[in-house]
Amino acid sequence: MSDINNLPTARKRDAAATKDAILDAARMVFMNKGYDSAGTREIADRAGVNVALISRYFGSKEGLFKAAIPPTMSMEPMLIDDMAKFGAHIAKHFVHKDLVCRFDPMLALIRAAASENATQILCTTIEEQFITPLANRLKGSDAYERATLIGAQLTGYDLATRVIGVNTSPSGDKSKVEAILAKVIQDLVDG
Amino acid sequence: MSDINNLPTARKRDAAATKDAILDAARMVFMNKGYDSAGTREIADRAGVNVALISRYFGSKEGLFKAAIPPTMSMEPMLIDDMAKFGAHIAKHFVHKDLVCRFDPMLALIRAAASENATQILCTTIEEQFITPLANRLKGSDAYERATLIGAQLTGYDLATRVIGVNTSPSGDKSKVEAILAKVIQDLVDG
DNA sequence: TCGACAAGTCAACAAGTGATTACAAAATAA
DNA sequence: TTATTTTGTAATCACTTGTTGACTTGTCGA
Repeated sequence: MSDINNLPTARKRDAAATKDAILDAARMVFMNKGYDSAGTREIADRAGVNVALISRYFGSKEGLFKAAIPPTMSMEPMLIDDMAKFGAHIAKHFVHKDLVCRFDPMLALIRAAASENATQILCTTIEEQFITPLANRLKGSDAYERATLIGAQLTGYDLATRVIGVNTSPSGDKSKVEAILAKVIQDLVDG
Repeated sequence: MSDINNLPTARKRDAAATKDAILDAARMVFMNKGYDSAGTREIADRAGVNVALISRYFGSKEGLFKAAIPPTMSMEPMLIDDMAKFGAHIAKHFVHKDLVCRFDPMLALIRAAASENATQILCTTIEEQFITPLANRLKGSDAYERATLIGAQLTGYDLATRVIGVNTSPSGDKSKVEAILAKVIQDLVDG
């Protein structure tokens, strides 16, 4: 239960709510630490719950990962109607990302990349939810290849800026990177 | 010592050679598993050497990582004289990468992304060895930003193809991706 | 009110981690 | 030969890991 301290507010004895709390905590910890480095005890603590409940409700750490990550990997929200503005839209989205607290599938993916366990689980998901839907929106030839490279550009950007900690714009003006990124992506969209 | 089995051939009693063998093994294991998931015992086995020697020669796992990875992170070999052909050059390099055995700094970087320990060590290195030298070669404005995005594109490509296992060219024809990637990179080079 | 059952906690497990040690064996150099 | 360096063995340390079985506690219907 929540002590003197922070996040998890007191819950009634509600198995469904507890499961959700565990899933939320799992998403955050998996995103920030990757699969291997994420500890069940940390997840449980964050959810304000005892470790044993993870085993009870999800069978294992792997079961928890399967339950927590894949459904949230969708890229659909990023797809807009007017693909002529896709580059600008997506660049803005990525460059001005809110770094705190919100679960980010991209980051989760990158952080999970060290674990064979996790990548196998993510492999099909990323293709189904990420690349294919985007490729279906692209006109012209080699749509699949272009969609892959768009994903690669965005993932790489996240990896550089949010994981490695590279400062993309030493001048402090993010609009430059945003503009360049927008153009690169849009060029890939237009083919 | 090497048994009936594989890789490490018998070595004379040469401390320097043994250190190198450990370093080589470390590079491979760190690249394939990431920092956290790499075990010292596995590294020692792969080097055909006892675990205790890692402590003796490098002090700790972290010491071993520092000794093994950063000096190999250089991007210099990828930089060519004629930057007008940089896109084509780099695309070919990445698309037709030899997947087996050779140590790949990019892959090591991606795999290390899950570990805070490793990323801190890599953070400065990646900027000094990877982005800055490339930016210095770029003419025009926003060179640094463009260099970062080039790195991001390439890293993302590796992440997608070699870690996640996305098939970039279902048709089997790699030349398409290569061409698109070349164009994207070259556009970033030209500004 | 009271029991039954679900929800949640607790303590301990077995296995594995990285680091370090003392000691023996082997190879090399003097 | 002897002396020295290099390596292997094996054990220990203090920890962390995921998981489990037995326990307690809350909640709700009869």
